Amino acid sequence: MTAPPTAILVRSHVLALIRSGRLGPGNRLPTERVLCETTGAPRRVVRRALASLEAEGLIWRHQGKGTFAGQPAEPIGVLAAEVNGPSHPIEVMEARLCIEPELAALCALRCSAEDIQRMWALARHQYEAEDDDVIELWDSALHRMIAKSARNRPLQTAFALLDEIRATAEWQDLRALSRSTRSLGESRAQHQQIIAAIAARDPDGARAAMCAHLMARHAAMEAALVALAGEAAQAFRAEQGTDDNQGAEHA
Amino acid sequence: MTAPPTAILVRSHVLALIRSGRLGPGNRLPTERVLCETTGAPRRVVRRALASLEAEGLIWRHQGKGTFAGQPAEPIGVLAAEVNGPSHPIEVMEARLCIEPELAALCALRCSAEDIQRMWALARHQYEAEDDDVIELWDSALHRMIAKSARNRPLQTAFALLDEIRATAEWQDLRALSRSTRSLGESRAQHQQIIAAIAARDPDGARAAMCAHLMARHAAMEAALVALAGEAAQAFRAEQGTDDNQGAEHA
DNA sequence: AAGCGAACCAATCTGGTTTTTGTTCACCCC
DNA sequence: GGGGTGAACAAAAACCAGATTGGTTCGCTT
Repeated sequence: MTAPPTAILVRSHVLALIRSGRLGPGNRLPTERVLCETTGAPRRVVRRALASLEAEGLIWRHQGKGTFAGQPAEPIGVLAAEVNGPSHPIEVMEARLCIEPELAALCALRCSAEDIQRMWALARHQYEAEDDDVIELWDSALHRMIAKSARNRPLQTAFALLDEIRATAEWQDLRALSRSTRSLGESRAQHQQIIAAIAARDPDGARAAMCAHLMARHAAMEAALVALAGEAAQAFRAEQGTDDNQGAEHA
Repeated sequence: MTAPPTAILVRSHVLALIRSGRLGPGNRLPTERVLCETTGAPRRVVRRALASLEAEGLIWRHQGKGTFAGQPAEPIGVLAAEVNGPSHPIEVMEARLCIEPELAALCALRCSAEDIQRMWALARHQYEAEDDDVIELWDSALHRMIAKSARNRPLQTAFALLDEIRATAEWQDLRALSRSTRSLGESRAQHQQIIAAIAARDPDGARAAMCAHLMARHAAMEAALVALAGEAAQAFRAEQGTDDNQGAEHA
């Protein structure tokens, strides 16, 4: 790297790390000191680059903890996830299909003007992103934004629970699988519909749009699941039942 | 203490500690070894006394942690406490209206025959009860049964959260108030409709019936709330603002 | 004046140690 | 032999000191 250690360079370096590093949104990035060493930039420049990334919502930092990809996990969500324990992807999808449309409707009724502005900003960021992982990032950020703007604590807690489950590791590859079965543009158009309905203060429209969006993803996920089940069956046939079958009962 | 160090003595000693020791239910009692020293009893006796107290629900113990007065704090309880504080009764009702109809629909799809039998039994118990409080008890038991039979963990957790909130003290009088504004028979008829739809494996019917049921209670609760607000206004006018108003801001 | 390096601060994590309840064992008295 | 007794051991949680990490400030250089 003979180029001057400008903030742009550090930024792209970190972005590359995020992208290549299997960004399970809770993924931890190298420390600032390490970034200084690897990029050759002074810490001030590194910090500036990280600050801009944080402002854009791509990463978050916490003193003594580290720098992480994605959005910080709400304590209420992890607590709820602990209470809930493990659950099947289909169950989670059903629950989302139950809760998020209502959240969208409430959001249309109650969100502020600046909430709507932020939603449009999130949608625009998603539009500008190229990488699939980054798109997922903006997607979940938008859903979280809608949930927050609905101003209903119990439902938001339920959403945080689902969001936390979805952030788990085993969901990452599942989403990666389901991504291949859907068109990337479709999701974006649906998002725009949702935000448009919210901005028009149309709760029924927002509910319907969110419902359609989730149903599409639900279908994609189910397709991915059967594909995965097929793989598992193949593996099972290959190994001929040498291990326990606790994870695949009557699937 | 010239009396023999029997379990009774230790028991009364601990009880005195609990009573005099300002037992904020999470209060911590002395360790077993300390109790041995102070009472002169062998550890075995102390443990037996503590075990009986624990069996009676007066205390609870945990390895490595200690012995505490009252009941252990369930995670779902602390979650509910976290959510309950800042959330308005209307919000909780909205959340129920979002989640429980879907639970009823899923229940209609998935519950077993014996689940249905148990629901009918619960409804019959509610029919046979005379006291209003007992009726409420059977009511919540039925709702819990439906939630459990829906076989969807995240939604069931969300329901448990709402149920826990509803069990809080401030909800008790609110329900007592709202009870006067509705007819007791109405709720029973609605319950029968719900169970009938579930028994008929009719998810849409179950969803609609549950929705109607909750809407009726929602209306009763709103009426109770305005009545309560009126009382609060009266009280406020009577006292002319001598105390803090933290509990009634812009109601 | 702006950038840089270093040191320092505060919050967190990490590893080992201690405390506390739970369990087991050999022993003693009736 | 049955039941009680004391001690030691096991397991889980709390506790504490040191290292780690993001956040901040201070001189210094260009």
